[in-house]
Amino acid sequence: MITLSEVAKRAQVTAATVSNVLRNREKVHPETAERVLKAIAELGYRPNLNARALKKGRSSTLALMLSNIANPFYPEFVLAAERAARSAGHFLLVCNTDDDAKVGQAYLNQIAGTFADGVLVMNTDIAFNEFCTSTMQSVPILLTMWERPEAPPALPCIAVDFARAGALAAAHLLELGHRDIGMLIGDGCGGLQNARSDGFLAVLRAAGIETDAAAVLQIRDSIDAGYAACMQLMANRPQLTAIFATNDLLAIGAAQALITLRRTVPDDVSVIGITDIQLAHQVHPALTTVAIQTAAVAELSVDRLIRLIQTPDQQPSMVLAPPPELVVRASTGPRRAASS
Amino acid sequence: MITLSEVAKRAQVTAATVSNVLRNREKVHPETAERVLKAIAELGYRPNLNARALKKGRSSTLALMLSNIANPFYPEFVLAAERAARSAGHFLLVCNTDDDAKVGQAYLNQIAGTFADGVLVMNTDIAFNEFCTSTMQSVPILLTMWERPEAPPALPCIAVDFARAGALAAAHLLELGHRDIGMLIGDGCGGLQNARSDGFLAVLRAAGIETDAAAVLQIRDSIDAGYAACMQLMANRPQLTAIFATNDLLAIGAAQALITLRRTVPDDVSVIGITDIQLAHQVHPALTTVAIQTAAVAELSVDRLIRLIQTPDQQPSMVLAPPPELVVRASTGPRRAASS
DNA sequence: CTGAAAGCGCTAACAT
DNA sequence: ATGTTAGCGCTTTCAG
Repeated sequence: MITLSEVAKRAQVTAATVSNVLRNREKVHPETAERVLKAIAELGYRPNLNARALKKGRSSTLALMLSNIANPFYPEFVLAAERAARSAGHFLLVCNTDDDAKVGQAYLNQIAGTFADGVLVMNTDIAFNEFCTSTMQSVPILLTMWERPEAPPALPCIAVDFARAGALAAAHLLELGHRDIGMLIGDGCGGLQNARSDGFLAVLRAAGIETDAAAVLQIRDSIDAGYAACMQLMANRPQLTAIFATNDLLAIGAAQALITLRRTVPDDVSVIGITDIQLAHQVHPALTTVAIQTAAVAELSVDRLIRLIQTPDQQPSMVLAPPPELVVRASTGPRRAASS
Repeated sequence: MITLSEVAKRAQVTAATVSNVLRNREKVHPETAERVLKAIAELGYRPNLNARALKKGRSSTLALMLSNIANPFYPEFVLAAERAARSAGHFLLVCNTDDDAKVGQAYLNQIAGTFADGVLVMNTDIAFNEFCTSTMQSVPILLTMWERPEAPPALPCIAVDFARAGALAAAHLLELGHRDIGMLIGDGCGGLQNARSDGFLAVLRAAGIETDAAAVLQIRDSIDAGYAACMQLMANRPQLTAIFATNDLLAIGAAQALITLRRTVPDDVSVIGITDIQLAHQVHPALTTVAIQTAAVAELSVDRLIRLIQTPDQQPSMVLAPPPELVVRASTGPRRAASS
């Protein structure tokens, strides 16, 4: 490994001067700088980031903790977060907790304050949140994708108004004339996605529609689960003309179940989800959904975390992400007079 | 931040002893050790990994460079790689190059040898490979998912026999009686997926079947592109009874196009892909595909990279991953006598 | 404008 | 069994 002082020797200066050249051309004589640059190039020198991090007390690395990157939602977030981090001069360390709070704690213990200058935590359960709170003193932690803006956590966070997302979905279905609506509730990654379903149900109730328990299923977060649950729903309640799912994976599974059942989407049954993952528009029929603008949330989160690193220790404050927006595609349509 | 010497002071020993306690209980008196452990707990001490890395010259971090994590194939690889790395005591730094060799080079320049002890590189183009070769001297680099076992690169690599995967797909379709077969070739991430298509075509040719150019489309890697291309294919050649795609994303898009065209899969047209991404079995009809055993390849890659770090500088050697395997699901079936 | 020197927190000889 | 010492490669005053 080539070190600073080897470069210095070759350029006939000291390490300090080389270090200066590396990020402060002001104080160095152009001619000297050129000599140094030449030596750097010739030797193929690359700074040792560990030494730099040790000296400066900052590593220019952000950590992102998520439960399972195999869920298609996360890669989209990661992509955007990584771009944002990179363009701000930071690396992004992706930490999979495998849905295991123990793994999450171990990660946090190891990286917090040394490998990572700050940590972004998504979708955790409460036990883990408490743990975060205790380690927050040594390193900034930002919760992101917080689903309950009305109940801010004890940490800084970026909240998304998922209740509103549910409400938008409900309004859309109501407007299309649907009244018999089935509901699929996913299990997020630390509790059911109840903010979404509550928002949805509130609108229905305001319109005088009661949804009985038989039309509601709580399931794991996956296309498979959505498929199976939709099968069950349609068996229980063949008269349903629409299905609302708390996320797109479930909705996609539901749509496929309907196709298997020879029910046309959306002519026989409409389907709507939440999130707007990439798959949503790639599937046929393309999924109507409520977009929560993942990339924007990711960027906001990274920005805010970096700011937290620079000026830490304020009150735990919550920032609301841009509001969810309805994206109408091909999976929803008007209720037909006589269905199936 | 709590340091070793603060712990030492509280436990009335020196930093060296604390350091010993931290990973070598042999040499230290149990009573002392207990005192140290107590101090560590009370102070909430956590070792500074940068200091450790600087001292030891190793950071216990692996980097994984990939083109775009939004492609569903990558998260599955990442998940497995991260688990393997973690269980071997390493972190995994995921680096998105955004399909841009420049970004890849910048990453490599920064992290190689300091933040990462070794680098896993997937699916790169040749220009980047050359760059890797030059930086390989300072840090072990392992190419993974190499598609051409018959042409080993100048770096250590894990190769997957994709030609064989194509051949298996061809054999399967032939066995089902298909002769009019369309082909969708994706663009990997640095060149077309030709190993796959070559393996496929070789088997067809050996069976006396010529595939003419009109039945072959070269496209970008996505469900959308597969959908559009399949539409075009069926317009050109309505008599096709099967479609082979060089990856599952394309195949899934193709299947959806067929459904849109009111062609039943697999009764009218069979569809087969390569890879066996999670989506393949979640989609309906479930996709027949040739599994390349992503998780196994990821684990193998991590193992081999770690070994390379421990004993570097051998000849660039190639390791062949476990062979691809046909996974028959619902999207392929026998050719019907009279098709559409 | 450049050099000398100290030290970030940790580890690993080598002493005791 | 524990302490002493000397850096790892870099940044950063402070002198010159």
